[in-house]
Amino acid sequence: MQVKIDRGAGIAVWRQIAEWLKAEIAQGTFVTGAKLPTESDIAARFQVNRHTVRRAIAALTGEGLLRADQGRGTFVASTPMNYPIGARTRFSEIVSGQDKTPSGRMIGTGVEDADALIAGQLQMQVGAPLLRIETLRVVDGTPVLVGTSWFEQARFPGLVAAYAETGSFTEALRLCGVEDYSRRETRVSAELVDSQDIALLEIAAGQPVLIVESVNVDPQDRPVQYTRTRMAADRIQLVVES
Amino acid sequence: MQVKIDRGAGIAVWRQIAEWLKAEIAQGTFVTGAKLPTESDIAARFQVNRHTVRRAIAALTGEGLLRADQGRGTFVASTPMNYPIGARTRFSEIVSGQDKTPSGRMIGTGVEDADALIAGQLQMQVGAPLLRIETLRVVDGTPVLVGTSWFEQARFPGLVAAYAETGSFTEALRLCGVEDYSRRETRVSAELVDSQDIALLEIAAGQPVLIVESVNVDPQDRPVQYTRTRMAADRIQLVVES
DNA sequence: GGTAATTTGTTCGTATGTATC
DNA sequence: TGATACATACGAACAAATTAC
Repeated sequence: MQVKIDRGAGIAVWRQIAEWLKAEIAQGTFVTGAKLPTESDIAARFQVNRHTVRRAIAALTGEGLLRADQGRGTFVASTPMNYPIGARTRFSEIVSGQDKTPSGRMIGTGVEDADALIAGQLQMQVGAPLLRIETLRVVDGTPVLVGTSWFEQARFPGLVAAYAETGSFTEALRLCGVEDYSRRETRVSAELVDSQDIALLEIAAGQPVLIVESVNVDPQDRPVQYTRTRMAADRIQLVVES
Repeated sequence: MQVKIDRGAGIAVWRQIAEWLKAEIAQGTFVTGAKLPTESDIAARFQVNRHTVRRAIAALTGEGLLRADQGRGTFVASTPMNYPIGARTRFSEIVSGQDKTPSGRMIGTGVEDADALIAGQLQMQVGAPLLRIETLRVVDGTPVLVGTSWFEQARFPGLVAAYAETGSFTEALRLCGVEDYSRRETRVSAELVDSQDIALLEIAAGQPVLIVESVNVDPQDRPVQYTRTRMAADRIQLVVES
């Protein structure tokens, strides 16, 4: 691709090279795991010093896009996974559809009283008992999201056991009499990762996470599940089709 | 609302109070600008020491949700604004629909050559000239998002002038012959705010921003506009209906 | 298995452009 | 205008890790 470096144009040379690299990766020239040209080759290609290339690579390493191994080379660390959001958002289907291997495990359950926020979302009484299930979702061995889901306990007494057995909310809810469900509303925000999720998601303190809150409803449009998901922002990209 | 404090349950009391406050604000009990009960009243309500309440308020102040003024009281600083995402996403319509006052200003324009990423999104040749327009959008006096939009220059030579005059992409594109447009795809991720946007969005370094990338298409489904928006994560919440 | 070649990492120094007071 | 600080860019040499032969 023909890209020239604009000197004295108000944009630092190292930044222009970083942008070029980013565009090449986004365009698919370098896929996840691919080895980049050596620093010297890139420097020769743009007729700049190797330090300048190193600065560009350092910037993208900081973003988690590249990984440089001494003696081996520089590699594309992670093209963020696309995560479409729609009425039929199902983690395992999304991941399998992108030639990746999904897995997950339940990391905790509990019973608690509904606060105003969750009671409103699930259309139940404040203070009524709730089931809480926390799950960690992993793609190709890398943790990508942690989800906390709440259900009305009175309606799904056997849900925790069913989920523990099947490992799938879709299956567990079917065993509890919910034939199908769909996503009604999704709210997206961003926060800094908290200390618990640092360990679970294996990301550094001070990095951002996407917060996705959603409500699933049964075919009668009755709320079934309220979920708050924290996603490693450097490993996932939400896609909203419209 | 009946909420009890669970002592010795692994969750610090101050955190439980902070969560309660957050839920009340999210639920709408306290709207933006509302004065909270005094620290003493909250302390009495939960039968905890005032220091415990202060710790909860300090945590939410750090998140930018509350603002405590000595001698006056504690106030809700910012209920995050809802920002629906769909085919007809228009900033001013969204803001006006929530009883808030939108404004904005153009903070820069330029001409640059299309890199691989943007050329692909706009279906044009790499290296062809692009118009770039940067805008700052403000709600009730508070900056909420910065957007950078790119257009094919050959197709819309008079766009910058039209936008400067009308202050609206919808109007400016109409003057350039695009009767209507709709949003085709929206990609959402999160990053840490960069040094430029710190000043524009008036947020602290190290805070997260939502990155929203979108493509607008004309009625013939031809790409017209590619936009990359950075939103202050503590002031906005994306809502995806499905 | 040993050695040379390759590639990234580190540390000097020098020069220039830019922003601020 | 000058002084100062800081970021940017280049150059040379060497260290450390990995790979290839």
